Parts: sequence; structure tokens; C-alpha cells
Amino acid sequence: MPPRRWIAHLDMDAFYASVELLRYPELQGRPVVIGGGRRHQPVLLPDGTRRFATLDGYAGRGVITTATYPARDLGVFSGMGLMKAALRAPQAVLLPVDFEQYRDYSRRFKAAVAELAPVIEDRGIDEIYIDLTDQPGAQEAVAHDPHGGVRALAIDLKNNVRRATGLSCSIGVTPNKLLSKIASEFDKPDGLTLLTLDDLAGRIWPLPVRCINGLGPKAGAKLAALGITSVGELAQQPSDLLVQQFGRSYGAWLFDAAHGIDERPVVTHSEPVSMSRETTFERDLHAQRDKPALTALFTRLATQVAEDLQRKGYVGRTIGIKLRFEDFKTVTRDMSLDLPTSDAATIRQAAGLCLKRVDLGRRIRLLGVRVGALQRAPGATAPARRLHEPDTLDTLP
DNA sequence: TCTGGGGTCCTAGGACCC
DNA sequence: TCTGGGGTCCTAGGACCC
Repeated sequence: MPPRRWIAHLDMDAFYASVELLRYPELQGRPVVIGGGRRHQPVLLPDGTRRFATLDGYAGRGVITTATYPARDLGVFSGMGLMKAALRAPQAVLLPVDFEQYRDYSRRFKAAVAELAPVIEDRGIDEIYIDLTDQPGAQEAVAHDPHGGVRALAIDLKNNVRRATGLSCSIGVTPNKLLSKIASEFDKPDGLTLLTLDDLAGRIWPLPVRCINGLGPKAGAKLAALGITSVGELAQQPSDLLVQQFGRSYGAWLFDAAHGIDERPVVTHSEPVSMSRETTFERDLHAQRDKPALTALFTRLATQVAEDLQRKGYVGRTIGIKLRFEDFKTVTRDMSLDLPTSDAATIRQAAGLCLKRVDLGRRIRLLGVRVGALQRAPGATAPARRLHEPDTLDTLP
């Protein structure tokens, strides 16, 4: 019995770093991390070679967004602070983030997939789900391989992505999104893993619970405290116990996930719900002493969100702010307007009212402005692309 | 030597309305 | 003095993801 659906999860391998290696092929095989600000651009020397910054002695608040595989071998990973990474891998090359370029490669790899299989769900800059169920040949068996048809399709996708971008990706193909997301990690980089529900006990149950997309650090720690560390152990728990521990909704979802059950469709179109801009300061700012700087930053953030809304053709009715204090505590305030807007001055004024509702005793490390409850702006042209591409500023594994 | 920026979804209490 | 139930909107916080 072939599975009812064939869903692929395609994940670009070390995406930002791999794009940079296309530009700087001499870094091939070396530990490289992407992150931080503009300050560490490579310098072209008179003899034509380039001089790269290394992590050694890095000072600042940045984090690693992507690390090459040789860098990961040195114990540095996405999300790690650059100063901590510098202690572990001082010799690693440090490159600044170049979103323009990553977005360009993102469009290219998605177009390459769409040429062959059009039912695509965008999951950010470097990964997608693809519904292969109705692709010609997907259900066909090939000699000695009952799933040879869908395997051949996945190989075609990988080849087309490489032809269009020069980059490798990893694909998992299974009956649903949950399992495909896990399977795409199995054989990285340049991997291809095909699983059916028959593989659940053998391939999925031995894995740690944290491999389940949607089961984060909090739920993972709570399960660990209950003595549950593997997906198999999670699958042994009665549904009642999980519901009692995690609530009706999340508990039932945990139970299904552990049993490989996931009926979510591949969603080919979505509308944005909110847009925001935020910034972490180089040093923590004081509400009174640094008032001029804070005011100017606040206005800039409001203006940037307004420009983002206008460029993409949206207006929003809920204006909000976000502050993070020196102790990393985060607060938000928002308010709803009578009419949706994308006007910078209106957003700035409403955000200012929100700010008045916050106790500004502690020093501030982050400030953000958000517009939610979005609608398409009246008279805005239809979106150019079928896929809504979120302006994801980063990708963590 | 702490921890970026941009998102989505869920929960929960209170207001307000029928 | 006491006693409803349901629905929606608003706001704040938090978990989680890329």
C-alpha cells in the first residue's frame, strides 16, 4: 500500500555560508561563520587575494547565523554569541550577513523547484515543503524500489536546484510534513531520505524528542523531567497523561507527533499578519540619559516599518512596541487604531503612546516597532508572486 | 563572555454586547 | 441579598520557528 500523500521537505545546506563560499571559493573547506555587523568585510589586497577577518578577539553583541560544517566541527553553531564562538574557534573566518544576496539565491532555488513541482509552501529563506502526491510518476514503483518514482522526482529536484544555484540541499520525503522535516536532517548535507510509516519505530523513535518541529526547549525540559527523552518514550505515554501535563491541545498534538500523525496540508499561499522592525543597541541605553538617541531610533524604526508596509502594499490597525531590558526581560505594549494605516507619523505617534505605558527604570537593550492586524492597502497592486516570502532576517536550524 | 531580527500561533483575563 | 451564558475584541506574554 503506497502512502496516501508524498510530502517533501527541502532544506538548503548551511545556506548563508554556502552562498558566501560561491563568492569566496578560496574559503572552501575552512571553518567560516556568518554573523555580526558591517565592520568585518573582506579586503581585496594588491596581489589579488583577499584578507578575511577571523573570530579572534571579536567584541560585540552579534550571534552566528550560519556556520560551515568545518566550523561546526569546532563546536560553534547557529545562535551562539560571536564572543563565545571566538573562544572556541578563534581561527574561523567571520563574514558579515548579506541578505540581499541570500534572498536572490532563495528566489532562484524556489523557482528551480517550482519548474518541476509547483505545490510549494514557503517556510522562510532556506526551506520549503513540496506536495509531490499528484506529480506524474510519484506513485510508480521501479525495479527493486517500490517508491522509485518519488525518489526519482526528489533527485530531479536536487539536480535542478544545483543547476540553478550551484548549491546543495537535503530532502526528506515521507507521508507528511512532520516526518519529512525530520527526515531531511538524516543525511545532511546533500542528503535524500525517503521514509514511510513503516520506518517510524526503527528510524524516528530512537531520536530525541527535540527533533520534533514545534517541540522546543521548554517542552523538551519538561519531558526530560518526566523521564521522557526519546520520541519512542513519548509514544509510549498514554494520551491522557500528556493532556494532563501539557493541556488538551498541546498534549494531543504531542501524542500524534510521536506516532507520526500529521494531516496538515501544504499551504501554497499566506498573507502576512504583522510586520516589525527592531534593533539591539551596541550598549544598553538609559531612558533619560540617552533620550535623544532613543527618540531618533524610535522614529527610524517607525519609518522603516511604514516603508515596509507601503512597499509591500499593506496597512495595519494594531500598533505595538517591544522593549528588552538589560536583564533580558521583554515587554510589549500595543493599541488598536480606528482605521488601518501605513503612515509613518501615525505609527510613530501611536508607538509613542504605547511607550508611555512602560516603566523605563531599567536600562534598555532592544527597541522594536510592530504593526499588526494587516490588510491589503486599498488600491495596492496584487502580490507579484504566488508565494508570500517573509523577510526572514535569519535562519536557525 | 550571555543571548539578532523577523515572524506565527496560542492562552488568558477583562470589556462589552446580546 | 442572589443569579445566566455565549461571542468577540483588546491586550500582554510566551513558546516556538527560520
